Amino acid sequence: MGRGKIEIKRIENSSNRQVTYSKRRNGILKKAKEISILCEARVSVIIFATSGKMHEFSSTPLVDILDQYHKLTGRRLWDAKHENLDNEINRVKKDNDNMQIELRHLKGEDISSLNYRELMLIEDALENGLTSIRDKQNEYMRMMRKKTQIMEEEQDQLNCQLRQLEIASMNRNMGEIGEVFEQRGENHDYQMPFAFRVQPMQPNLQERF
Amino acid sequence: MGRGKIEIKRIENSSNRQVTYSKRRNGILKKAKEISILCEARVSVIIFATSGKMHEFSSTPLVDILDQYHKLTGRRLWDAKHENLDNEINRVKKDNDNMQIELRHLKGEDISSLNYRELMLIEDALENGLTSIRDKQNEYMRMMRKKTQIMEEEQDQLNCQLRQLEIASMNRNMGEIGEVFEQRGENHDYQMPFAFRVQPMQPNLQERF
DNA sequence: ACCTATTCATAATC
DNA sequence: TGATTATGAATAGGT
Repeated sequence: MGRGKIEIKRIENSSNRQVTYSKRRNGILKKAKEISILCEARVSVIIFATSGKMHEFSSTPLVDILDQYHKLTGRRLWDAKHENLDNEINRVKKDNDNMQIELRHLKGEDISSLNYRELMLIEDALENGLTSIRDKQNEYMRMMRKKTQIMEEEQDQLNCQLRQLEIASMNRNMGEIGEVFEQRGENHDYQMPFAFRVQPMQPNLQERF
Repeated sequence: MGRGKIEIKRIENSSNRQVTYSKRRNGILKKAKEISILCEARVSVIIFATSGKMHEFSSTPLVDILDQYHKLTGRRLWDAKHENLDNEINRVKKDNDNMQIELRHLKGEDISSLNYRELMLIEDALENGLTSIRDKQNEYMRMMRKKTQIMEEEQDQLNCQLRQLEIASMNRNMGEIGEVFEQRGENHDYQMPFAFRVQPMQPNLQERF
């Protein structure tokens, strides 16, 4: 039905295929709806395009239809699925057990039954692990030290700037007040009695690791 | 399509309804098959007549289509058992992942993202493990030493017995042959030229560990 | 998305 | 049921 007859085989032209799909899909869904109304049939249609997009029509909830399907066919739709899942669970659980054992061994638990050779393998693994971990820790420490060093330098600089500001401000105040206070020559290192000093909060931070 | 247009509503005449049902049902199944071939769609059609008789078409096994349906919609069509299995598998897989991560960490892998505190915890675990393992190894060594010691003592004893047997046998032979060989007093430590001596196969076994 | 020539599905009838 | 056929529906190809 159309401008020409077509053979029922995969439509090679992708865009034609797409158009035909959408038209025929609507046709089927419409007819499914119609038969369910005209004849009081329970119908379920599920269509997936190759793209993965889905369209469906269900005259009654799909679950009910599948229920009826079960009762009628006796075919256990899920049995195969269940078996697969069971197998997977067993496989994963086995993995789990093995890993658990390995973990316990690495933690020094349940090792009574091990022979000497096995103990040595575990010892090697632990030593390797320790080496890696300590390498990483050392790396951290180096980073920390560098960081604190930079911070200290920055603080020193800030201290220095602050002191200069204090002095400048003091000079200005003295100028305003006149000669109440005697200006002490060119000594800019003069310490204000109430000056705030920026100090590292944790001067020995790098020592704490 | 037909000798006259019909309204889409329940067909009251039961036999008409039955006929229409059968015709349209075939039509739908045919079209479902066609679209699945023409457009590579995955289609499932399930139809129940009011009588309870079922007809279906599935381009691929129904279970697969329902599986896809489940994945896409998240709506559950599964029975309780299936859901339990799904849950269990997820749970077990999660366990698996966690253990895998822990194992990797203990082996010093994938530790770049860890902070210092986490590294320390792992280090502690490794050290504890090593302690346990080495305790066990020491225990083994003690056992080994004790064992070899006992074996040595037994071998000494055997050696001693064997030697006595040799001498006894020699005395007997001499007795038979007459006085060909002069008996050397009471010297039981006399060494037979061809006497077999039992010796530990690995005299220094305890040193090899 | 719309149009239309053509094929197809099917309602009515036997 | 099954076959026939007039008719409406669906749709292939084109725009």
